[in-house]
Amino acid sequence: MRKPDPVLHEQRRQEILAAAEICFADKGFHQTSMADIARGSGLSMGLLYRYFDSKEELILSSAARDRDASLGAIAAFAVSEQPFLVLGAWLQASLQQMLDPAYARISLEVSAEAARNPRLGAALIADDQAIRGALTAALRQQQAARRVASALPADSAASLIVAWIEGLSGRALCEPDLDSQSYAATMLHMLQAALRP
Amino acid sequence: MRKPDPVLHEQRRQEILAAAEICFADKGFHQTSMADIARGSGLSMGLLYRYFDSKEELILSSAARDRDASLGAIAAFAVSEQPFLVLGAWLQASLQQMLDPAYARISLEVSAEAARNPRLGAALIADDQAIRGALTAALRQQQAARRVASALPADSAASLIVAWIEGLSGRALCEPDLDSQSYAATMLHMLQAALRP
Amino acid sequence: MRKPDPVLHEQRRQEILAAAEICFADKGFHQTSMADIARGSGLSMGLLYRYFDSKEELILSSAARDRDASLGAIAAFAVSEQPFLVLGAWLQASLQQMLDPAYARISLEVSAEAARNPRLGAALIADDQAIRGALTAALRQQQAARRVASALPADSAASLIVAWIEGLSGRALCEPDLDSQSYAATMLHMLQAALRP
Amino acid sequence: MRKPDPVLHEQRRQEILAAAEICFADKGFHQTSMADIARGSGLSMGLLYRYFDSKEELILSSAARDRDASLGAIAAFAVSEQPFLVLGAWLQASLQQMLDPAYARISLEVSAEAARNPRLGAALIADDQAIRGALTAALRQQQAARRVASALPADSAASLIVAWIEGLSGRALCEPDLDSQSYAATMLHMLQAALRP
DNA sequence: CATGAATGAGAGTTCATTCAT
DNA sequence: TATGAATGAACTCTCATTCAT
Repeated sequence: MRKPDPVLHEQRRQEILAAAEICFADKGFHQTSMADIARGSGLSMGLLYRYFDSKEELILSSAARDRDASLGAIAAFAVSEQPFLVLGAWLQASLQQMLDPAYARISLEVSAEAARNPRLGAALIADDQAIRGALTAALRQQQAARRVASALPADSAASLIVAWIEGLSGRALCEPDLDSQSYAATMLHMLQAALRP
Repeated sequence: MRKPDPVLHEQRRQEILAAAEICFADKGFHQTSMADIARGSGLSMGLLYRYFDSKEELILSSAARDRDASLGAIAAFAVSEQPFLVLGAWLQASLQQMLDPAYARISLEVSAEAARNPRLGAALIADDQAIRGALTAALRQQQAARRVASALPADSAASLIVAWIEGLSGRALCEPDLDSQSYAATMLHMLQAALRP
Repeated sequence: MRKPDPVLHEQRRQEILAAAEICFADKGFHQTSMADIARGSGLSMGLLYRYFDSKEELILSSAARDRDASLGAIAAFAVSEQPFLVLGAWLQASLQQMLDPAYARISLEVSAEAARNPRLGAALIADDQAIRGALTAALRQQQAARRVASALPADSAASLIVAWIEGLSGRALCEPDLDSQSYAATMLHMLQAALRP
Repeated sequence: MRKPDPVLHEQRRQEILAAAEICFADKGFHQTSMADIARGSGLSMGLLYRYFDSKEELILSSAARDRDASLGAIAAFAVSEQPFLVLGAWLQASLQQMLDPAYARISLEVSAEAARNPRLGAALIADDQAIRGALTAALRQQQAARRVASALPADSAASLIVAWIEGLSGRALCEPDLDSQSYAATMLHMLQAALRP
């Protein structure tokens, strides 16, 4: 008697998701056909639908995968005794990610789709709140320790930091040969200047 | 025989463009059908095609309209004797615009589409260069006058300022009831701190 | 300026409906593809959808067309001073129709589909009630005039008469070379015997 | 090595058939997928195909099961010394069955499918002939005994009785809360009146 | 005996664009 | 100048059947 293998199943899902993300980055969500994704993952279309119920499910899962990665970092940073260091690390990592054109493309694609797909929009808003919440808490902690200017409203500042990082996706696409090292250095420098008491 | 009236023609183009942008913000570029736009602008489909050769033309024109608005502001700012004031004004205006959900949606839609439509991509890159160029020049001028920290690489800083503004579109969508006044204040405050010598 | 022509539009709808009914009788509702119907009516698939929003709409319209024909007869019969004569005529006509294999097939097809399509089911039930109501009233009138056995419950009798007619569709299919004349004669004879006081 | 157990095999077939009929009544033959039936009978799809070669086989078997039930009754009635009583009993049973909405649905589904599936059509026609043949013979016997009007053509009358019963399936669906007792009484009353000399 | 992964053609529906009027 | 009828390929999703395990 054959039994379904959950490990293989999950692995396949990841493969399909990876193939889908390549297509989405390449041609956009609505320009990618399910046949493209099937071809990209080396499966038949029928089989594809055993792993994902619909095309929408693919975008949702892709967003969820991102969220899980981000929330991992955020969790670490929320419980850290030196959140500022963790912030720096997170910033650095996010920045590197955002400046990768392939990632930037998907990020934009997901955002644009979220603007009209209610399910995806809700998922993204929830993720966003979690991240801003953690960031706000960290900033408040630093303010209490007099390492961040007390005059700054922590919540607005957290939002603006998130905005800044997200805004980098546009840079990745408009400046194909940008120097991500010097971007990172300048950005951290500016950010510290903006936050210091 | 009637002569074509270029004024009427241009006016109609603007009306169509306005209708198209509403649709794009609402449903996205690829989810909007030409029939939707025809209905939205009260014209027949045949007539629509006398004003715009294709659907692509509509996105290109929409992007161009934006560029013209932005470049107007930038031009003022490049020749100003007090570019910093103009920067503030431009920032304020851009921020207000970006925080309008409808505009934010279109902005995202255009960016996402530009990531794979070469014509639109090229147009956007050119606009982007013009804006960054002007901003870089203005920053250099301020550095010479010792009103901006000399240590900052002007070009990276200009890019990052643009990124920051563009990143606000995500905020408009994730935080539907944000207070744009306090955002603007905090952002200007942080930016001045980041730039000052 | 071209204007849409409602007459042509309605005529086309009827043509499409006729083609669809041929296909439905031939292969059944779910075995008929929209491409079949398009081919049958000499139109492209896109055009088909300008006249009917969906495949379901085709079955609904087909049922509605039938209903309109039936209700016409019923209306006459409800207001007649000699409803028994009109009943005879209606019976005769229905019987002829039901014994036509093509009609019988569609009739069965529609009934089977109505058993699970709620919209169609509701439409059919409403039509059915109208017909039974008229029949019941006519029977009651005849009972008052002592031309129909008073002991018969008029509503059950009306239902059973309808059932009898509908049951003929099975005969049309199981007895391909039946003699509809002699069927009609026997049936009327039996019915009169069953109803007479 | 285990020997195949014919009893278990037959029992399983019946279980599958029961599950299939529930699905067919629910969603119709063509809307029911083999996966639905497998799920409904708690078996895997592979196993399903060990008991039935194809989906068509399921409808054929379902029709055959019905036929066997009916022919049992008919056989009793053909050899009875009091066929009229048996007719009454058979009528009563058939009527109860037909007025059950679930049965009515399957009955319609099978009839509609038989109209275009030649194998099923042939099977149904054969069953139908057997039943009408037995009924005709019984009526002739009664006519010889002067208990049925001699003027009635026995074959047409037999056909019409079958039609009447089959027509009840429509009633079951159009009159969800019908009173089957009073239907049965009225129908038997009408039928006796129609047949009596 | 039993499983469920795998196939791929075909379903209903939409849409950018053209063109006879 | 203005209309909207017309096209047909492309889309997402389904399913009867097979077969390696």
